[in-house]
Amino acid sequence: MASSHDQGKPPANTIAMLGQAYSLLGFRIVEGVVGSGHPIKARYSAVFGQFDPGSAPTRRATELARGAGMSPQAMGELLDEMEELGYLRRDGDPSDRRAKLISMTTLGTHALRAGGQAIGSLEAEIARTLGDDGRAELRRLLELLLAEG
Amino acid sequence: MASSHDQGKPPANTIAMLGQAYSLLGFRIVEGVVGSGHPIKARYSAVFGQFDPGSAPTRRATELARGAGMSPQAMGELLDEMEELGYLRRDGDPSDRRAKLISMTTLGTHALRAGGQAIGSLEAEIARTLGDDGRAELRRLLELLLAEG
DNA sequence: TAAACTACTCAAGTTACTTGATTATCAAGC
DNA sequence: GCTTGATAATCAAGTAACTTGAGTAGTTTA
Repeated sequence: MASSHDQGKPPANTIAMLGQAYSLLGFRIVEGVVGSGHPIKARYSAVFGQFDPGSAPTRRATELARGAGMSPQAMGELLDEMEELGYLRRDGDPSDRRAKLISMTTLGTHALRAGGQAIGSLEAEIARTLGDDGRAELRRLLELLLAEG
Repeated sequence: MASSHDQGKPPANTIAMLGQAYSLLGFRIVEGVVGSGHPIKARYSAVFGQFDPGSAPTRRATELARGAGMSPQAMGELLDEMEELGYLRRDGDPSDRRAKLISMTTLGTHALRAGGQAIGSLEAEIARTLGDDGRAELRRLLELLLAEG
């Protein structure tokens, strides 16, 4: 796997190109959210990414851990940190007293919205660079690749 | 940035799709090389990636560090590990006695070749999934994105 | 209602970095 | 020809983001 700084000169392999593009754009999402006043880290996306507008308002910690592909312990620590910063809240689950329900605070919702905007403007930039059909074609090809995996 | 296990259900954003595709395929390069008997780690690509067939036979450690976007100390440790495994050799640079010249051993060259084959068969698989022009189009779009960054 | 399983948390260990400091060597200026 | 400042590598200590192992509280099952 190529690092974020392999300055590819020769025709790099497709996988390295994917990595470079991801790294480039991924950092800019974080930058965008940080720029709007939220001291987030890249890894918070493991949580924020599971609270898209469409998703359930509360999730269990273990469910979040599974969804992010990490251990419950690692997720617990991540949730500690985000709770400390005021982005989310842990409440006991009345239906199962072992469990805690995680929900976004108002601040968390603001950060989530800032993330959505950062992504939105990067998507617009991609469309400016590739054209609308270029972007659509890119997404179509990536979907095909991901469906295979 | 999405983790390698965010199981995207809804139409994910393009950046997340790039990340998932990269993670999926990147792991398979490592798997391929490991499968041919080399106990490598993903991070070794920071070095191997700078010894493509076309590149100079020896490089300085600091040059490798810069090329990989990491500190000389981190590169030093990585080189220790790869030297220990027999993939590379450090010789004093006769033209500058502060410096050491890094070169691949025979074993290192074998691993490099195994990497090239793993990448080659993944490229072929991509072409099977997307068609030859799909793959070419993907690469063209990625090049455009990277030229912008 | 005991046995097995699950949710979370505490603790310790690992990996892959970082920054800071030290030594050896080189390159310039005077 | 020597000091002064940069550079190559390395030693050491610290940090971020995980991991596995162990323990407690609560739930489900036979």
